[in-house]
Amino acid sequence: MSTAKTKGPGHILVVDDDREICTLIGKFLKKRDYRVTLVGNGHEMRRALGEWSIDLVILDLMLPGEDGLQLCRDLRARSTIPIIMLTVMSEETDRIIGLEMGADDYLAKPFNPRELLARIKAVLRRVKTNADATSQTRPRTLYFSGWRLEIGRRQFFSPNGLLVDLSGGEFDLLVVFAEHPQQVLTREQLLDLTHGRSQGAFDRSIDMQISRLRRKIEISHSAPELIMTVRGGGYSFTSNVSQHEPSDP
Amino acid sequence: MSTAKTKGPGHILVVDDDREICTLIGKFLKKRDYRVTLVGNGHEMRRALGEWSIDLVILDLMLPGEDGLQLCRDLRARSTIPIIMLTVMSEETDRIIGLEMGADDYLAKPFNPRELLARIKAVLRRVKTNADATSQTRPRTLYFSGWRLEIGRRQFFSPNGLLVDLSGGEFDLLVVFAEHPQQVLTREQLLDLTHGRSQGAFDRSIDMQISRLRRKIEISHSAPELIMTVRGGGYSFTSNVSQHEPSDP
DNA sequence: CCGCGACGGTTACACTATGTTACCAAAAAG
DNA sequence: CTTTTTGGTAACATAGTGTAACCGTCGCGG
Repeated sequence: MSTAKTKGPGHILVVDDDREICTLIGKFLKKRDYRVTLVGNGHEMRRALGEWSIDLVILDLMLPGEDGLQLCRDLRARSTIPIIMLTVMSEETDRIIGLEMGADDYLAKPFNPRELLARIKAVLRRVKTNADATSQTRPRTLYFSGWRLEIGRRQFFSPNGLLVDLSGGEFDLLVVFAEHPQQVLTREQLLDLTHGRSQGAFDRSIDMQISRLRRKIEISHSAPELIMTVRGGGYSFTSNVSQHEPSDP
Repeated sequence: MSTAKTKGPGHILVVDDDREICTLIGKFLKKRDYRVTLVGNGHEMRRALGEWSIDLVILDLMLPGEDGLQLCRDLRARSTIPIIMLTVMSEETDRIIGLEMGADDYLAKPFNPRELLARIKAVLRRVKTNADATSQTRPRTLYFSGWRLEIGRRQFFSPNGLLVDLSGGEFDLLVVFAEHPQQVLTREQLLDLTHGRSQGAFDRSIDMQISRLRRKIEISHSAPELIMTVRGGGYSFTSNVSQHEPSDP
């Protein structure tokens, strides 16, 4: 998997086993200031979706040993992320388009990059237009080590039930950690998942946020228990995160 | 202009000066239970749009004496109605520009009717998916954190049942928040949803409205609980909004 | 065991976004 | 037409966040 470090109008995940097409799309979109992540199969796709903040998926229908249609349905079943399918130009195309697999748009290979861009923009435009009314918000609350994190109302409570005063950025960071427990997150991932932005070489802003966050949630100042540093790797949230309130001990 | 009065999956407006193509499309779609209206130029198109409830427009880019691209752009500027363009096979540029102008798909002439049908279905399906979420009728009374917001009557009651005196703009803003709970709304969105206008770069009027609204509905003046600011993002209404009066505590 | 280099934690500071007060113009009320 | 209310702009106060710099610590090789 390769990830380009570009800020811009969105982060696009390209799922295609064809190196050449990947490179082509990647270069083209990067030039247009999109952030691009390239993967070659369904497994990598799922991983990338967990690791990055993806705005749109471009999915090849023909992946070796996999069913693109099924991938698309799975994806749609679990999220509302926009999908553009790449299909082979043939008579089959029409039938595929007719299938209700839930993609937002389709494009036959070989294609003109400008057309891809136009369709990307169109899909993102439609999504944006509908973003207002669409959002069905479930009250998501996460629990860990006695703490309670209410994501929807952006509030965080300590084990003794007191509201903890976190700044917006600190809260976002904590949410990302709680949603990715027990795995190492690089600074770049953290930056992407919190701000949707990519980092320059010497960006230490995440370190600062970590430091400030720790000051407010770590009991022991010298031995962090919730957010552990992984030297050379990033940070890892060590606690067990549950979606339900633990039974009182 | 000729209109076929058939009930069915949708009402399609075909804009093409070529009699033969019109007839072809018309017959084909009518056979599939679509309602079809055929017109030959931009003027008739606008009239038809005013007279009927059109679900989708099929627009020929090559109309005598008119610019199909311009028509497409005008259409898109005024509504979100789905558009499928008909283009000449050789003019790839036109197709792309069309997509950039806001068309939802295109089809090169000459085309296979089945292909047209597939694309019509695909486009309508996309729109329908979106529309479902959009078109729920909004309840006129909302409850949150003990407060009661009667949208129709434009009255707002505090937890102790007293009428709160809000100005018109403050009320509008509160309604927007209550209808989009637990999600971050940018200043631009707020301005658009309240006044239907877009903002200049340094517009702080929303900040003022927020400040004034907070003064009237926030208990703690220093730590807002209902309207939380998201630095760099906008504001978020944190409360759980219910359509029904909560059971008495 | 010591020293070096890289990495990460922290402090200080600059900058930017936001909150708020004061003031004024436009709109509504009378 | 006068009074009142509302909403917007300007200006200042304040909190949040990124950058730079300094230092401590960890790993590693000598």
